[in-house]
Amino acid sequence: MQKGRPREFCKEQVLDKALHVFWERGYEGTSLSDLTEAMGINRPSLYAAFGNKEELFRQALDRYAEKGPGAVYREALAEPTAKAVVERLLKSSADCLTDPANPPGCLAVQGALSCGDAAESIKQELCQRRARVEQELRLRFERAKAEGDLGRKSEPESLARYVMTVMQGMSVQAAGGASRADLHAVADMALRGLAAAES
Amino acid sequence: MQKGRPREFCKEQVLDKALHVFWERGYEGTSLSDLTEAMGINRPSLYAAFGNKEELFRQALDRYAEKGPGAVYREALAEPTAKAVVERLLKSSADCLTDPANPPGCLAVQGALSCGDAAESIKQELCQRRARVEQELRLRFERAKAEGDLGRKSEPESLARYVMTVMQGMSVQAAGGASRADLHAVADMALRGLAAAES
DNA sequence: CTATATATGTACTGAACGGTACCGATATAG
DNA sequence: CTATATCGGTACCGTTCAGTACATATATAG
Repeated sequence: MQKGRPREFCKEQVLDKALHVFWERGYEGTSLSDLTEAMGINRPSLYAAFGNKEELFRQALDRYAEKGPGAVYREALAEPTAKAVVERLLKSSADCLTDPANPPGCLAVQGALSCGDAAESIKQELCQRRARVEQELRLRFERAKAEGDLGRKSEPESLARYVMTVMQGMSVQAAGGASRADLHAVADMALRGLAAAES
Repeated sequence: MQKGRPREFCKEQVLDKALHVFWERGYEGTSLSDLTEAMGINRPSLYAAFGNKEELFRQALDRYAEKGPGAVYREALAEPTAKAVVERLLKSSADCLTDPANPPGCLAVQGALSCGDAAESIKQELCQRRARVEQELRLRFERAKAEGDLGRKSEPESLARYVMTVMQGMSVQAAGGASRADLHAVADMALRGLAAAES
């Protein structure tokens, strides 16, 4: 057992609260007072448990990527065909981005799309995460091409970038108030276009 | 002639400087010190000429919409066919969003995608502007449908939302460092999909 | 000229920011 | 029990924020 006085809150639980605030207001738009209020702990406890605002954001982002929408995206990549991957990806995105339990949109997009100097490294981190997802998608399409699942003329890199672009656009739409049905219509249209272009 | 001491700077010129800063750092990420430094004027001059930070942003946004990328978008709407409109829109977006003379991305997207309470009304304003553009695009497609330029089964509303989604996604891509060629590839893929789905 | 009106520059305001020193409380280790 | 280590709460730190008071400078109106 650990020495000292035990912590009186559940770290994961308050981290989820912090995630929710960052998701809603972005990194710069979130103040420490917003965080402590939502998390139900006071400032020194936050610093003791999570380091500082930036480290807290990174931990919230990790949680977002592991337990949140990131998990859904990993499931999509496991679909057996490229077409199924894209369909699952776009459909799940439409659901995720408009899940009433969460703020609308995607943390990796709206967490710090543009910002002042203080948040620059957070912005970079989010860019890298988005780029990593795009690359994993590209690798998945390259595999599909090698397996004959995608045509010989297909371009995995462009395809991955295109799908990411649609998803990121959907995230902006969601942040702007688009409904779940709206986003599903967008996903359907993108899928129809891809299917038609492929044939 | 006007009484009093004349202003020593060109209002439009320093407004362009402010626009550039807001474009790069977003509304919340931009401080008054950033603004005065870039504009080359001091604080009271800024307040005398533009009101306050929020009004300055709105004036910069108006300028963005009139003289900047907004003008390009209006030209696109004037193309004779729906297909030409979309093509021009996506191609111009690819160019605009990566114009080396400007910060990458779109002010209406990254100006305040998510934010704290203080910037809430700015966020709303940007949402409305994006929605207005989408509606104008929808109206253009409805006209095209009425003219027989678009098929009877086409859905102007979904089409407009889809094109906006791709453009907004391209804006996120640009903010993340995508090159002009990258975005043109995205535009081409979207156009191919639309053409194929239409036929 | 004087009177008036507007612009500029310095230096400031109160509030909010992120972050911390410090002390009392509460656990384990021996 | 005492010693030690961590937690929680108050009250604070220096800095930066958006916004402004005020004195000075420079124009026009008469």
